[in-house]
Amino acid sequence: MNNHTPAGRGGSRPTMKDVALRAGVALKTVSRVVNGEPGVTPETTSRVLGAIEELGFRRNESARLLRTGRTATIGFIADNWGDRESAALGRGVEEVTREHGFLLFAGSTDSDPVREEELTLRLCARRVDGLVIVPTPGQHDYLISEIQAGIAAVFAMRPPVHLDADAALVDERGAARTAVSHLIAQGHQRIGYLGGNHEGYRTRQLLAGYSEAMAEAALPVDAAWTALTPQRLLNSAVTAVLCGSREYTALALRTLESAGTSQRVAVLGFGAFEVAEHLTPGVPVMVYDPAEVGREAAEMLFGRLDGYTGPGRRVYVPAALVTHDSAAIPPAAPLSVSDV
Amino acid sequence: MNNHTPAGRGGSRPTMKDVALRAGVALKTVSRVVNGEPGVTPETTSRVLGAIEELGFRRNESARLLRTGRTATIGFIADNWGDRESAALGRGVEEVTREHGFLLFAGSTDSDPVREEELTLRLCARRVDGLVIVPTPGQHDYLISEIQAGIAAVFAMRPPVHLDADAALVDERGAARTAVSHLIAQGHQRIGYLGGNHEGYRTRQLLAGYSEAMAEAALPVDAAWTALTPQRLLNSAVTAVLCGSREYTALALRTLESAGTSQRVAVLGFGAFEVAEHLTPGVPVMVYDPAEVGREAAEMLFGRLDGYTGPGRRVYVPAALVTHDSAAIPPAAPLSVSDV
DNA sequence: CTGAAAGCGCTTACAG
DNA sequence: CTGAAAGCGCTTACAG
Repeated sequence: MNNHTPAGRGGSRPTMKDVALRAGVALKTVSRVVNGEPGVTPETTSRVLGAIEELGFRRNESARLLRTGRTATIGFIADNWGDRESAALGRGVEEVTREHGFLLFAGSTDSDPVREEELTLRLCARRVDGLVIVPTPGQHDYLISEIQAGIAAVFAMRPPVHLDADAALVDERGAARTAVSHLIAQGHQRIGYLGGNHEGYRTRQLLAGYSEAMAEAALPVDAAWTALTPQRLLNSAVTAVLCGSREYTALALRTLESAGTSQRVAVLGFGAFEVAEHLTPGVPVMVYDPAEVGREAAEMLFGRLDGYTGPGRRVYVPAALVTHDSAAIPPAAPLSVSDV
Repeated sequence: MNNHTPAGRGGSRPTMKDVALRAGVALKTVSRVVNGEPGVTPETTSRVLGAIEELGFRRNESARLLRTGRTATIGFIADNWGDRESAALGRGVEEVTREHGFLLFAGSTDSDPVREEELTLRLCARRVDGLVIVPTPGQHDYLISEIQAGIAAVFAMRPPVHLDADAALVDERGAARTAVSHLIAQGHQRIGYLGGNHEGYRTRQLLAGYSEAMAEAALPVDAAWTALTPQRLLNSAVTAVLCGSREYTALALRTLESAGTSQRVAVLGFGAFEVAEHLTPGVPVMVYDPAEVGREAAEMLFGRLDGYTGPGRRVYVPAALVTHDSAAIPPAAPLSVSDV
């Protein structure tokens, strides 16, 4: 790996030195013209400009930045930028990055902590000015020395562990509260939760919101309701279930469908589930904008680069309930749940 | 934009000079140890290693690369990395990039030629070693001088215009031929095409494949069939229609649906359409793997960096027909090829 | 208004 | 085995 020859051919581009030689001026004068610094005769300026044109000179930013001490780059570390959420989040980061005239490095961890550390350290070795990280499960102690060395790091989607840093998150707790309250308003009293393991950040947040909504309505909660599996869902007493992700939403729908229409459990999903609106009846979902999470993360990052040095902050991006039963979106074609 | 202070605080990291001072050796000796060059006493080595440890030194890659002349970076320029296809493509590029120990810059053009040029030039100013570009419509003359200056450029999804460069493409023509032949085999004789404007690269390719398949079956083609609009589709004589994109597939389905079941036109889509398999009846689609396009593009790019200097090449990634009616795909599989 | 020198952090020749 | 010098392409002080 990485044993590529300097340059196929075509090779070296002209440098300021070449331009200076050609224009018959000193290097510094070329620098002045290129940077638009004042105090250069119009004649000299045009002579330099002419040489630049003839030689096809273009300033080497990397060299300039080395002298400057900054790199004007941000690193974005995603789970897997091939998936919808990472991509949208990255897009949000990119927008803010461009507004600030920075360039963006991007990489995926595939949720592997080893790859996260490796990628991060390589980015730090390039001296990126800041990092937006969608953290893998686990700790990030290797980051402490980097942050002390001056690199700004902001977390996205999941908060840092054992570390004081900014984080842009989704308001999962509020979302679950809204979702469960909605189910309660529809008359449900025995409501379940189907999702990932209870140690995960997202499930903890969702369950917190779930509990709040149930308590608010003075409804009792059976421990079994929040420890559902697709299998147990069928034999459960719940009349409605909150699903913790797109995948669990699909799983719940398939499971219920395969059990026949005798099983009537209302499903409410967390996270966009594009098929939801095409089903009959529509499946309500809590949706949020990952790009907004990316934007918020990047804004906090640039806040640090602009001098903010306070303690870690949290920004929560809200999720909204979308009920596809409304006539707002006409179904594209006849569908039955049996197709899920 | 871009008036951020050098470093919040924490500030400067130790350099090789600092390490040399601390270890009581010359700069060059530190360099030898860091690079694992032979000919350093074990004692000296451990003294240097100790200093590195104590100071928390980490080599500045950007500085090293400046001296080296290369940057070990690739730039990826997408339509909009927030969309599914760009994201998957970028993921493919990333995989190959990492295998080669390079880092990846990423940016979106939003299909704006001005932004494409601006982004490209900024990346070139950073002296990236290569570029994978999903080109916006139009020309890319600004690239000629960059390529001559030694930067390798490979196009993805759409070929370059007025430029000799490698390109990784989808075999749209073959896909259309397969699709139309499939419809013909099902008994259709009056087959239409619904897609973008006929000047676009994709539509030209699809129509070429369409024509080949029709000619192969000795079927006549009415010019009106390939100039369909959703509106005209309803009053057309066609019994089947090939749609040029996810969007057109959705449009066709909605249009036919709103017209009621009296209209019976078979729809076959080009491009993954996640809802397709949930419909009754299932909608067959031609799918391809955008990540594979990205991988192929990156492989060609590294081929150039490794010394290949021949003329521009073309690699075509195949598309496969997926008929959701067949039992080939178990219904348990929630979403299709490009992970929806 | 213009330029010669030193330096960013590292590596590449050359000496000892 | 180790080091002093020059240089990558540019900028930052300082002189004239």
